[in-house]
Amino acid sequence: MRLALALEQRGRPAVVINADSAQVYADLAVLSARPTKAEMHGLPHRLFGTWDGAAACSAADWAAAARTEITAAHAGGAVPILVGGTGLYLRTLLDGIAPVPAIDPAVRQMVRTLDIADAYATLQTEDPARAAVLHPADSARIARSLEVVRSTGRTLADWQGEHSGGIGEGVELHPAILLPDRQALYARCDLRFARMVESGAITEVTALLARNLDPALPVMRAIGVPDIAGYLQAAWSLDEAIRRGAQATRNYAKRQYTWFRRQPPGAWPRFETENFDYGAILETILRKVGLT
RNA sequence: GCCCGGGUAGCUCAGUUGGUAGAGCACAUGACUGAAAAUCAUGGUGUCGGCGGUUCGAUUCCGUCCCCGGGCA
Repeated sequence: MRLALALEQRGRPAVVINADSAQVYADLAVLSARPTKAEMHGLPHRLFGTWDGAAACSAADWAAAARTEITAAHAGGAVPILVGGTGLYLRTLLDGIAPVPAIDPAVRQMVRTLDIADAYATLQTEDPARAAVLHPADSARIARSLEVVRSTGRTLADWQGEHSGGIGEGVELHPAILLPDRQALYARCDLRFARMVESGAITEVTALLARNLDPALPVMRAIGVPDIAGYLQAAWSLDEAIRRGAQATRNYAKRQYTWFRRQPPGAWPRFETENFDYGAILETILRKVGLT
């Protein structure tokens, strides 16, 4: 955001593009910490709250939409600024992904009703190589592998031999990874969740529950949703809901930390700071873009 | 003061017919190719409340003291 403003001040229009897998959903404004109208400062923001919670936005769905937005920004002479924390989304955008066609909904449905042991056993017969690589408890990857062989007749590893759709080669990239002090980060997680509850998270979850969506959908599993839902359904107290939500936020922060520290190319600059020195980070990026 | 229950990992607890202990969570580290705020893996947690006694050996049995909860006076 501050980068976008800084660019504007220097005569370079900017477009802020969301790269966060929860901020894409219309149903999650408070709980995904989506920027408010005021926080957008009148600058163009894309892919924030674009998907309805009844749909699941996949990494490839997002990457395709982001590609369109980036092309449009470039066409308009603007600098696209990708913000947010979903590593897989960014990787898909830059490196592309295996061109697996859409999965037959019936297959998807069926695969996901199997219990984990049955699903794993089935995978062992239908795609033994993949089963051998996966841990028998890794429900998400087992389900994905199974739905791919069943629906396409080809194994996931087979598909993954190809990549398509990446734009990494064709763009000038100025990445910045923030790695704040762990204790400070956790303290902010606690504060962040408490503030969400104070500013409408409960109302948001109430509305979401009223939609009676499939509990397996991403919106229903977003941090804070199950925690506050438990409170609304009288399974636990509000204090307990806040405790759980804050804890889930911390656990997630740690996973993000590991992903961004280790997955992106070593050349991407990491900013390990005790205090977020946004000024210094901005300076670095602006210098690289040649605007200082 | 008396009676009962309890004191074991950061937290909640299990357990040891006497051979110095283990689960979940937290925490740490890591994996990650189409629901990724998802999913999963690995790892150490320690005066077993204190002090004495019995014993080759006590966290376990005995005594005593301390602390917490409940009850009775």
